[in-house]
Amino acid sequence: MTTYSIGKAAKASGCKVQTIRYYEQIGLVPEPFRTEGNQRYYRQEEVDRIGFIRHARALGFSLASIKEILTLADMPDHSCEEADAIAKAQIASIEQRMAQLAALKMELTRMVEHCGGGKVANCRVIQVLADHRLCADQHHDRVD
Amino acid sequence: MTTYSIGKAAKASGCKVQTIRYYEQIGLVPEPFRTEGNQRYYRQEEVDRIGFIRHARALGFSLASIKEILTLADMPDHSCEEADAIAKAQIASIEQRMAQLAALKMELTRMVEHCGGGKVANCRVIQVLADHRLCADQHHDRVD
DNA sequence: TATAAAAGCTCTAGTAACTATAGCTTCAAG
DNA sequence: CTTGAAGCTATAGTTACTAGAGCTTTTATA
Repeated sequence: MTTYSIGKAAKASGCKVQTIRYYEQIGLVPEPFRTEGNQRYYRQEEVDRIGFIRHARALGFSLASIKEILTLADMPDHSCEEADAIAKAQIASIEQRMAQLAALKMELTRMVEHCGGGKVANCRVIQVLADHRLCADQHHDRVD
Repeated sequence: MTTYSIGKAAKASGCKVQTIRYYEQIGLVPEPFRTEGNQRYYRQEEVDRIGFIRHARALGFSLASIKEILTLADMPDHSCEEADAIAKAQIASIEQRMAQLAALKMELTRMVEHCGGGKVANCRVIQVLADHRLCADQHHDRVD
């Protein structure tokens, strides 16, 4: 049976060493076994769990959602509706972000296209940023 | 000449009161005048500056970029190349984020479409998240 | 087997960009 | 003149890590 030092586990899962320790700290991965010298070692199962987290993060899930899904995953007889709902919510928020980004890109592009490369006093980029009314789409809400 | 209390300035600019105070704290807006009772008051000029920041944030600029642009904007004879470059970099990063989101959405959609609504043990959502190899696109890099 | 480098350990603080709270003071309306 | 809204400061919390200091353990090589 293979075991992994934290460094090996990091390489195998794609997470950084500190990130794994952080996940342990916040209770997302259980405390692993330790060697006599107090160093962590992981079994395949745990490395997989870390990889799961890594993958879900790459898909844009929050650690809170991941925690929910992991809790569900520990109950194999449970209906998977909730996991499905979490994933669907994720899709919806991605769609929203995409639409916002598309609008922002349009405004920025218009802004840059009109910059003649002159002096700051006449700079279109700065003018547009200074006057919200010059922009076509209203974006009153936050974007991150 | 109109002046604004911080609350009025917040309403006029679209920023929250605490956010304005925060911007002052980090040196993005200058310390305003105070009334005898030690309350901040702003002139139109300052409210405009806050509005500029708000608008640029809504367009996805970081506070660091905004600081650069504001510094530039204070030098009207300066060439506007740098402002242009900052805006172009912003467009490039938006394009990148959009491409990533599109890929993520595809994977999530595939994941959800195959969820038959059964038990967690067979849940496609969880399976896909658990096994990175099941996904079509390799996303080894971070997305936020 | 000795030693040195690499990897690991804990604890703390820093990052971005706010947001929220507590406990107080000032202002504006009736 | 009183009361309630708005303002003040200072501090801590948020998310998801990342980086550093100052140690100890492991591993590889001579």
